[in-house]
Amino acid sequence: MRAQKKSAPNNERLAEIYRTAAQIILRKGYDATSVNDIANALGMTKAGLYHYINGKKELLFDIMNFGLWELDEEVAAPARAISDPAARLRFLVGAHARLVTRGQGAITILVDEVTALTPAQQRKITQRKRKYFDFLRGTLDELKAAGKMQDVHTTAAAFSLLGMINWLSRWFQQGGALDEEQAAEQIVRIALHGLLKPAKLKAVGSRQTAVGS
Amino acid sequence: MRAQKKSAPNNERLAEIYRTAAQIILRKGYDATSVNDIANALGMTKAGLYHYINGKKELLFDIMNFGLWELDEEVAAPARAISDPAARLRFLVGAHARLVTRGQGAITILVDEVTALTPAQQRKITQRKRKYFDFLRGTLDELKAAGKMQDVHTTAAAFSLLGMINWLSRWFQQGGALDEEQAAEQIVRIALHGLLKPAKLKAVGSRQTAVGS
DNA sequence: GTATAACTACCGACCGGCCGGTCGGTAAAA
DNA sequence: TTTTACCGACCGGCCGGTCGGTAGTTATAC
Repeated sequence: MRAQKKSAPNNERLAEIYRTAAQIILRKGYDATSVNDIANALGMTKAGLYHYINGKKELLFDIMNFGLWELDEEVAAPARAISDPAARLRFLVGAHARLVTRGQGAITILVDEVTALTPAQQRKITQRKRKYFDFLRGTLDELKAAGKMQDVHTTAAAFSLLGMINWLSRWFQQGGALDEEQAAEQIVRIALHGLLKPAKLKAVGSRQTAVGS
Repeated sequence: MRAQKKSAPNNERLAEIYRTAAQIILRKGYDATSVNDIANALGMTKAGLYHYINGKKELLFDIMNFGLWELDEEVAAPARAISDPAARLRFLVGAHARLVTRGQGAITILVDEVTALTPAQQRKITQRKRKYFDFLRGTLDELKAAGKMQDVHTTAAAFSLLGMINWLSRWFQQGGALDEEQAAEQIVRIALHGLLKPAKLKAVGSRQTAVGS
């Protein structure tokens, strides 16, 4: 049997289809996006597009898996190699945020549309998301065990992290006051140190450089 | 003999329609929700529902305005009465988060679906959202001017706050490990103090002043 | 006190249109 | 000759929305 689904030779065009579809769906939402919309954006007809895909749901499913694969490749996998939990957390947040601001990887956000999938597809996606979430929370647990964390619930903290990061896709825009790197750095700072200066303490040694405002 | 039910004038029923519709739309998304879905959930037919509403879009618009009104009543208005910016920020975050966890107010999240509206409606909603956002960021600006804030961009910070709070609706569930109040308190802590303990210094006495309400 | 007009709260049946999806091609490349 | 990459035409179904009712509840008129 030949690999029919995994990695086909017509990879190039298929990847372009995923990327284009992801952008449109990200902007308009899955249900509001018709297969025609996607086909037109690619300069083809709906029937032509169906040469590549097996259905609207399956397209969404594939895109989500692609997004999660990207997340694993660029964020989770490198993070696993970092043994210090504080450094790992910093990397996780920064790299994930960068993946979102860099736009292309905004695909990850599509994970929101999980309800549009069949139950079986939903289960698979949820499982993969869960694995990433557990990794993130595990890092927080390590930090807590080492006495390096504030007194907060690690599950709530992990979700809050994801909330901040995922929300980036709604407000970040190319050419705005912050570039991709700066925006990601802001998220890291807010997540790790919060908004307020620690109680009565002043300057802990080195002043950080401002980004703006 | 079962006139137990109060005669519901127009407003009562309309409010019920808004509440029911909001819950369904929140769960399934605007486009995936048909007018029939909403009507059935209310125990009527689509034609019957159209006796109360002028169209699907207008229903969404009304619900959004209701959500924003709630946000203003329960969060922004009381916050305006707090002069100390740190106390005000703490209240804003906590009250807004509580509005989300208490579920009913989750309506606010519908603001996401803004793209489904007509341009004119969109403008109005965006304007109201903008007003709230400016108030939030303004509080951060005050804090910064007073030297009480970490070195972060206030716009990015305000959006991150909203991200954390709005994300609550996706993971918080009644009967989970955290109750409504606890979840909101976690958000406040993470937002204000971050995840990591401040650098190398510890214990500055036990100043855990609980400002605000 | 009753006739009746006016109004409220719905419903069944229906409409045009777009949706996801199919099918039988075709034209060029391999 | 087969395969690849597409297209035009078409389909059943559900969508938002309309319309002409109707049963029940007041409001008014005598």
